[in-house]
Amino acid sequence: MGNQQFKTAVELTLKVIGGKWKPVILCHLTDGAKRFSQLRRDMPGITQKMLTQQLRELEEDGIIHRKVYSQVPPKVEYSFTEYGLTVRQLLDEMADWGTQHQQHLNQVE
Amino acid sequence: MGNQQFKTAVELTLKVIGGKWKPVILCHLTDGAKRFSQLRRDMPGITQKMLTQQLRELEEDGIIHRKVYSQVPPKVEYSFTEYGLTVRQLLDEMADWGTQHQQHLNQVE
DNA sequence: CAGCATCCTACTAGATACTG
DNA sequence: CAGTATCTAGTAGGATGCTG
Repeated sequence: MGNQQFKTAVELTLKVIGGKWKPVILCHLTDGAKRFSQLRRDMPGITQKMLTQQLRELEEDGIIHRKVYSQVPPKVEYSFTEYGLTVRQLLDEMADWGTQHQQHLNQVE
Repeated sequence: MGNQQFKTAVELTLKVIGGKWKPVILCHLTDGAKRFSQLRRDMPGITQKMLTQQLRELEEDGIIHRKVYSQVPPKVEYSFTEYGLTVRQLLDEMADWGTQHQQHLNQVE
């Protein structure tokens, strides 16, 4: 415990699915494949730059797949890769803890 | 899925145990209670300001307990609260995923 | 020893304009 | 539609000095 391996493993996980936007993006992709424009509509707070940036990182980490339809106007769809599905379990557990914590906070008040 | 409740729950979780330092601090506290100075030694990269700040936030969120010994020189020990132990499970799972992901990355190379 | 206060920097994120 | 490029603003985090 308290060892280097454990610590860096957690840090790696947070690097891949942590941060301000990635969890939110991944949540919206649990519905299935979505277009870039649809994701923008789903997340009014995010800028197009941030959305692009975060999607690219998730793609590079092998979590999501970017499917480009060669047509005009352009159409790009994002979806979980098979490998990416392994983080959904983790996201669920993080959501569970968050929900319980919210109730915990309500009790304290 | 993709709903507001799920999304905010994950965000709440990351607010409590996410970020650059909190996971690391919590890892080091899995050994048991530790003094402030011990934690500093365990984490050469962290500044005293950051350590104090993050410990305070973890304390406010009920994850850790701050025990002050009224003596000179001062002695302060930090440890998991009973409630805080619920995040250890989650940290373990995050570490598991991170470890698997590391192996996944090695295979790709 | 365990901090607080202050100042400062570097990076993250947002705004805006433009393009295949 | 789905981006890229550039510039700016905000904030997380760091350095330093002081104190009960």
